[in-house]
Amino acid sequence: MIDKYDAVAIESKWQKKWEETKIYKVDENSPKPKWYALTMFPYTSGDLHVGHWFAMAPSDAYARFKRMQGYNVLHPVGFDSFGLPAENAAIKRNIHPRDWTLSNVENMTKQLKSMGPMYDWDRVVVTCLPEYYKWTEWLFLKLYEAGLAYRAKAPVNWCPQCQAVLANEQVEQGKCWRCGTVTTHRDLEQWFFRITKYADELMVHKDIDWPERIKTMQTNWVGRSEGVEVSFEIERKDLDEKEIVVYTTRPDTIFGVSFLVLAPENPLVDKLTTPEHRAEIDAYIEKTRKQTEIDRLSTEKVQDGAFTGSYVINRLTGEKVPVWVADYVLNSYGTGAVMGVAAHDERDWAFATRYELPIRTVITYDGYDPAVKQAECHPEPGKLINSGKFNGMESTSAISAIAQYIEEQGWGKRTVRYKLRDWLISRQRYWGAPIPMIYCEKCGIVPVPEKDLPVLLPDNIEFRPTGESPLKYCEEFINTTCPKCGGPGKREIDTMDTFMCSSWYFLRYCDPHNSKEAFSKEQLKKWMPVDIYTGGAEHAVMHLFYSRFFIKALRDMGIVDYDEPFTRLFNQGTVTKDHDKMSKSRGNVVNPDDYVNTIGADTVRTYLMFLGPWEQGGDWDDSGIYGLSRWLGRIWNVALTPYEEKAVSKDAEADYLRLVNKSIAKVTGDIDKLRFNTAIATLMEYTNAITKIRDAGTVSKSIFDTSLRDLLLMTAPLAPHITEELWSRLGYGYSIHQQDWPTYDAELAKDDEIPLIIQVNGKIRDKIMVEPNISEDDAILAAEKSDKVNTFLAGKEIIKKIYVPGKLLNIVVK
RNA sequence: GCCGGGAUGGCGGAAUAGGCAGACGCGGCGGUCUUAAAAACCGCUGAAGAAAUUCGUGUGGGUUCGAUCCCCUCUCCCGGCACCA
Repeated sequence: MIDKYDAVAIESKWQKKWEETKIYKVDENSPKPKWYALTMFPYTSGDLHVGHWFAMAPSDAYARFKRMQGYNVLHPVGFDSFGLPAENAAIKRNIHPRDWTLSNVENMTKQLKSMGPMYDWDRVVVTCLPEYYKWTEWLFLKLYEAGLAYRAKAPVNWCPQCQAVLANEQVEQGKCWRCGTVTTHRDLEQWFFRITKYADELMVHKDIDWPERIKTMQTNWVGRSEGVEVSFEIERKDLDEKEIVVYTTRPDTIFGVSFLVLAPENPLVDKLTTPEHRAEIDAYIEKTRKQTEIDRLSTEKVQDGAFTGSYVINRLTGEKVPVWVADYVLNSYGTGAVMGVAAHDERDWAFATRYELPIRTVITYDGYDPAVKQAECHPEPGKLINSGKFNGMESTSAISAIAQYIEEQGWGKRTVRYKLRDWLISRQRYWGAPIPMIYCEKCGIVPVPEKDLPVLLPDNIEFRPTGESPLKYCEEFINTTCPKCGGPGKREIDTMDTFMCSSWYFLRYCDPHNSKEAFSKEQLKKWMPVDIYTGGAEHAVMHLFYSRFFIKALRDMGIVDYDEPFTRLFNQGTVTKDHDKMSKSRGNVVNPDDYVNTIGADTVRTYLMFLGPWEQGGDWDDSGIYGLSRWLGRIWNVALTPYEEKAVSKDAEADYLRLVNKSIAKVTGDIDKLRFNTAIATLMEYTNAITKIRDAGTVSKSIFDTSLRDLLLMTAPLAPHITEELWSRLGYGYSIHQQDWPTYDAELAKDDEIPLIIQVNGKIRDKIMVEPNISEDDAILAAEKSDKVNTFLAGKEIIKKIYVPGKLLNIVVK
């Protein structure tokens, strides 16, 4: 009598043994080829939820698979642990953010260990510890030295809830990415990283295997556009400014300009406003200032604006056009001024219609009739009219022709614009890496010398948010001496955006204990770039984008010699409950611990992988999980039941070996493609087959034993505990996780007979067993022997026969 | 509005260089075991039909000997972007 499969007992036993014997310790001197399997590290939010498991369990299985395939695998783990959630939670509970965060690290470590992953726990990286953030500060200094970090006053996104600024990437549809509060703008002096320097390079994803979706999102985020800056002469001569420069991608429509529009924040507005229009303009500006980003960007909103009273001259036509102010023009893009061509631009059309500004057609369109007033906007290309010497030209070619003409006349120049803005990294909060900069009255901004790093976060501090950094009130922190002149200096009080910490953690994983450098060149060379990076898609224009920027910057500093950090990117889907996103407010959060503590981690792991394709995610269903538990139970039973040969036959052995070898090929291919669901389906079929063979006893004991061994080996990456237990009970040496992945014999996998499908007029009428390489003539002969087929051929004329070798024969009749 | 992805049994999903639709699992039904139940195991399970057979991969059309797969149309769902001139 075999004992019952007791997952919980087995799992804790092996987790302990793995830790004691350090079988997952990374060997830096291994001669095997390296494989860097990276999973996005978790934020120290408190508890590990089922979403973490969905991210971690399959990636762990894949790393284990690679290890069994002979790679020296680096599959590290760490904790993203600076940032606002920790600070907010600490305020709520009245404890220090450090204590809160570190207790979460401890708790999450325990939870992660219960999953049975192959992490090397000696290489854990925690971003909020000085041994890590010392090097975050160092990287800031390197970027500063390279001219990629600068301080500037600019209108920045402000979250009133978080009491801190946000980078553009962190504002989603006018709301804070973290708390969903509608953001506002503030003019503040802040630190920026010059990510725009790499705009062109960040747009392209050369030689990397990333999902199309993420690449498109990043490319759109950079938002490159080619256009022309054209100047319009200001009619009034009483101003210092003589012209207004606009940016346009449609110079082909320039003969149709009937007004100009300035953004409300454009400094020219004040100067161009005439006394008669002063009151109206001021009222309009005041109104737009009060608007939130949401209102301003709303597509439902009517286009509104106000007339400045001033005019400019369109140099191409010599015409005088009015200058308006409207908030549909953004000051942060282009020149903060656009030309209004109502006939061929939707927004200009709406604006002109509202204020009854002239509409002039300069491109013909379907149904164009000069005698009839244009009834709707036509932005599509066509032939030019009313455009002087460019009349008759196709608008597509007129774009460059007119651009060239403008350049020749000295009225403007062709230029490239991007939507991408520099990355704002200052945060007015406590729980982040200090920005290692000192302000000296005599010397100005002075970087902290490398030898003085890290600038430590003071412990004893009141960190309630006030809109200013809490560090401002910490005398012992703020007061220092200027490294240059030795006089009194004051430290930078803002801390860095947490995305700064997570933009390089994968480099630290390569050399986590280095106390002399952020990482050694040798270790970086050994492991980087990352072979496969798995995680959620929500970081498309944040973390993934910033990390690419970092690598490009480090490359230009000569620190690394490749262009991209992540060779392959894979985004897993999300796990839902009853097809809803899991959330505390819905009360539908699945706690993995409940299942791990009852039916076991192996079941939870395999269930999550069986749920559906990894990239699609899936719906957690309590009853579905027992299917996996049963499957593991069947493996348990088949492995521990003694095998008896009963009626061994060569035919049965050949059939069985065919199935075994086919299965090995299929499972290997599926796991390699991260298709765990079909890999498990195949292993289930394999299990069913081996169970039947055990009962029938029709193969030799050695064939049975080898097939059982292969089943355990292939299941090992997915369910590491039960397979280790069975491996040990069957008398194989410790550990199954240090074995080679099984190989298959293509000869043995070959079929000796295949079903040939016989169709009549494309409908299946019979299936006959034939040898795999049967000729067309023999196939036809065989088909003619089938009564089923003949029924459908009777009295019909055969028109043609289509034969697909090894698959089917289709007889077309009339 | 624009871009991207998707729609297959009661459910999650298999299967596409165009060639057996529904693998595998869940659920359901029936059975074995049991005093009984649970668990476990075995069998059946797309629809209609007594059967032969017919119908069936969101809608309508097309290409083809043959379409879940390719082309066009429409509907719905999910994700992203959204006044970028």
